[in-house]
Amino acid sequence: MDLRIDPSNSLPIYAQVVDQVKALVACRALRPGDAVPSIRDLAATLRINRNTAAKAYQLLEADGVLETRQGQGSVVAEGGTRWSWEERRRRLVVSLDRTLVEAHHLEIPPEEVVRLLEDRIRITTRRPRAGDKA
Amino acid sequence: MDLRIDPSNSLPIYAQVVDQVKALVACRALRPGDAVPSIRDLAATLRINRNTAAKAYQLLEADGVLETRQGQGSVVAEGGTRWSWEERRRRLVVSLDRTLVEAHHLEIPPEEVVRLLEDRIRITTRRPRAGDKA
Amino acid sequence: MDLRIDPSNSLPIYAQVVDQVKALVACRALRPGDAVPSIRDLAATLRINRNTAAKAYQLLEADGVLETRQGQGSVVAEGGTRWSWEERRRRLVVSLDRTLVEAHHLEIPPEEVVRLLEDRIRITTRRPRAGDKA
Amino acid sequence: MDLRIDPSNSLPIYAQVVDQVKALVACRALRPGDAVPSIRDLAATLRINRNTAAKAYQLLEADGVLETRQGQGSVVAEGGTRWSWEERRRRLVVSLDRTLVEAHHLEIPPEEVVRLLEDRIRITTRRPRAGDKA
DNA sequence: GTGGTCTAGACCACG
DNA sequence: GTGGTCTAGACCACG
Repeated sequence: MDLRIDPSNSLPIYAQVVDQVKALVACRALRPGDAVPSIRDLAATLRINRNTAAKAYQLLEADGVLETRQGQGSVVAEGGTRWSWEERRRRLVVSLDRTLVEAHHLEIPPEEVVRLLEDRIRITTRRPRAGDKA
Repeated sequence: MDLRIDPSNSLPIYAQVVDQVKALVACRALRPGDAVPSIRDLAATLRINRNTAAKAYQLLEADGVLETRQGQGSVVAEGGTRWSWEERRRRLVVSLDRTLVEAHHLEIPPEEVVRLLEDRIRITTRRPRAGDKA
Repeated sequence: MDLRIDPSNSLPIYAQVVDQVKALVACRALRPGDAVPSIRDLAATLRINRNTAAKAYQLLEADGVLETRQGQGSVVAEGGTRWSWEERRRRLVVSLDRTLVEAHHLEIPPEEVVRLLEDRIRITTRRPRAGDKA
Repeated sequence: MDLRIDPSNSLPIYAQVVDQVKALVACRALRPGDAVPSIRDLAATLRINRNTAAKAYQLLEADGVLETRQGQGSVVAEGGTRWSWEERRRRLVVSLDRTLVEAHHLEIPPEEVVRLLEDRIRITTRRPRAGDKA
């Protein structure tokens, strides 16, 4: 699992880990059932404190992204969101609105935002091949 | 300028001000050249610390959203983004990718994300009419 | 806020705090909007580490029981659960089944469990009086 | 004896075994005098560590659920709780109160809790018939 | 080996 | 003043 901590990033270290793991899961570089490094290994690799690594994993578990098994490390969880459809929609709309505000300040017109979104979908959800799990 | 501070929001107050001013500019409730309240007035209206209001304005200026003319208060800056098209595109893609990662974890399929984005564009870019509150 | 840590309890300290605060909210000894002690105060009073107290408050916030405001301590949150009705029902059934298993081992018949439950409801949801918020 | 270990459950394996055996006894799928597998067999079947299985049986014995006769394996103990009525009532009330606290936070009203409890009693105390799997 | 808890103590952001 | 982050390091539970 290839993570990079940027100490100049104002985002806390544990949040950088959380975001990057979520991104790896979202782009299917990590799939349900895949093992992730132990907290100790991750901490050593990233040269961060064990507690910081543990906090990231705990948040990922609370978010349903990882599952931790009895002294056997963590794996990527199966899906199955715990939120109502309304709640999920509400959360995504917050994210979309934030993006639209940014687009306006970047002077990128709405149609172009839609076009770029479709681009990114095409790029990030790349074709599963034979043998890949859907 | 109608801003609302949510004390239970984990986002710092100054950042809430920044985001909301940007949103008002983005939805054209505030337009280039429009005056915004003085730091002192804003602090009094929102009942926040004057330093907090000052920090927000300072960030908005750094972002090119406001312009402060010595002793004459601040106004919404003319557009004229300072970044290249490539840089602007790059920044929006970061935001879109973040949204797509979230959509994946919320188990909202890409087509639905596009549909919701188009919804939000329709809703948020509706031209404010005379009498509308900012 | 009167909490008691039992060092001989196998439940971690932070979880004892969480449970007791939840109980105080459930029996309306703490109501939405009420302030709770600062993390530093709580830690000093209970003679536990600040980090341990912070962890308890963070979990309570994640659970929607507390809201933390900008450097101004925490207050009891307004209601508004974030889970679907199915999820909420599922969680309560887990708790009820656990109770029924325990009742069986205590050789307390089901009808008596229902009777005791009704007793506890009567005792713990004591009459709101005029002026009390519903 | 049909037990299922869920490795993603945060409850330790030995506790899962304890809870499930208690549940089987509670729903009368296991009755006083019934033999349970040896520690060695249980460990092999569930593919868990032999020490883990031993710890579960030891706790079940301490709780008066199993009885081990030297060299003859373990059987489900006769009822005959060792506690006074007051003590047994006190323990169940702890469990009921915990459930009521949870119901409050799930915003499930007390009457609904009673209704759900009655449902669960109806469902869980249905007498197992010949041919039913334990 | 694995993760979880707790402490002591530093330092920072916010207001 | 408030809470949040991070480290170093100890000790424990689980298997």
